Amino acid sequence: MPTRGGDTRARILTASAELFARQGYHGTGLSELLEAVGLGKGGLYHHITSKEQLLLEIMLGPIDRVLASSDRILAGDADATTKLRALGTDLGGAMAADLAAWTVFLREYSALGQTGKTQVLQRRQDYLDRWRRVLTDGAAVGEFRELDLAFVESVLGLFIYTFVWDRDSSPPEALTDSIMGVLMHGVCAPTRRRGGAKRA
Amino acid sequence: MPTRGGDTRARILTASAELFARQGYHGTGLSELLEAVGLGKGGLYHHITSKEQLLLEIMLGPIDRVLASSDRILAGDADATTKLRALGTDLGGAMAADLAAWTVFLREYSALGQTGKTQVLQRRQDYLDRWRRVLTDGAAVGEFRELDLAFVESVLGLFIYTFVWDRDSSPPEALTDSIMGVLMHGVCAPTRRRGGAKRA
DNA sequence: GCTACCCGACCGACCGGTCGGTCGGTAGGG
DNA sequence: CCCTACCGACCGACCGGTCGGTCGGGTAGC
Repeated sequence: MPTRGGDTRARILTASAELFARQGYHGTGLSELLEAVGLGKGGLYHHITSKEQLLLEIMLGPIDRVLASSDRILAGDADATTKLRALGTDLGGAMAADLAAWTVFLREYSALGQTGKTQVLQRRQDYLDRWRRVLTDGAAVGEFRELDLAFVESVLGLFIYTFVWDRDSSPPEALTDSIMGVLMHGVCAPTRRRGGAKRA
Repeated sequence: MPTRGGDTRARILTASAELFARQGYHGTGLSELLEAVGLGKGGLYHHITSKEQLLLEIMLGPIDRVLASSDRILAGDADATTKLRALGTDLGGAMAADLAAWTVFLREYSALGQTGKTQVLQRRQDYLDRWRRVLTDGAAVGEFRELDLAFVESVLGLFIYTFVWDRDSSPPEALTDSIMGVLMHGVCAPTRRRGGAKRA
């Protein structure tokens, strides 16, 4: 069965994402890629232009998807709390659905060339700006505390590390809930002003 | 000035940590290492046994340090809130002091051989167990909420990603405060039961 | 004080192997 | 007859690692 349509390319993308996630970009040789995809060198290079271009494609996929859905979320007229929860649910779902590519996205930034870095960095900033916007909007109307938003830099890391290291023991929804629970309310017991002193 | 004592080895450690952090382990060749350290191949291999062993050493350094200080923190008789804050401050300080090695620790797990993986994994679990213990102890006495602790898997990622991506714009103490603020209290405005409904 | 020797630090040519990538070719459906 | 999909021999560069050797300070013998 020759000519199976354009799905050879998709097979290349998913197989290489998995390999890159497991062994790293530089740690994965063409030969392993070839075996996983079931092609010879010539066949592979018929579909891709270079290994690095392949990496870039793997990394842009997931971020572009959440970027698109975050726009949809921000466009709605829900309150900030609801939007924040939606961002989290969406991000958790996206990671669960495409864990390998996300792992690559988070680990292999430094393996990109200069133009690739610029593109990924731009997407990253755009996406985190969505989170920042919801957070500052929510703070403006009193839904959220006034926050130093430095921690937003790690939202992606926060999610992906939980997913990567805990993947087998909990369903993705539980992981997302765990993360969002802390993000929304922290670990401290609510209200109950303990002692009051303690300062600092 | 020949024979400068054992500091050549230290120079190798810090230089390679920086290189591995910037370009990845597999992305860094011996030749770059050589140039950074200012040695020839023979000289380098006089001090190390293999590149992979060097990687392992870089990765065990930081985790062993916070592991040791976390023991000191847990041994005290402060309340859970204070201990948690101490863990965060200690971790943030350790990362700020040794950012390169921490970056390697978080990114290059997959470049390790089997025995290296086992050692690092063990340390990682030990350390996160300290956090879990403080969290569950605090929950038992009512200082903290009852929590699904899945998110603890990402405490290391949470910190390091903030530090790596935000390193130049804020001092380390501010980053730690930002992270610990969210970790302790979340983003939601305190007390004030807004609407009450909203369920979810 | 001088010589003889030793040893640790370091050098760089060299090893086999693997890297990412190219290219001339071909099978087969339109 | 051409075009898409694919093959695998082959390329030079570079990989991590080894090895025979150099060099200079420390020290023991006299």
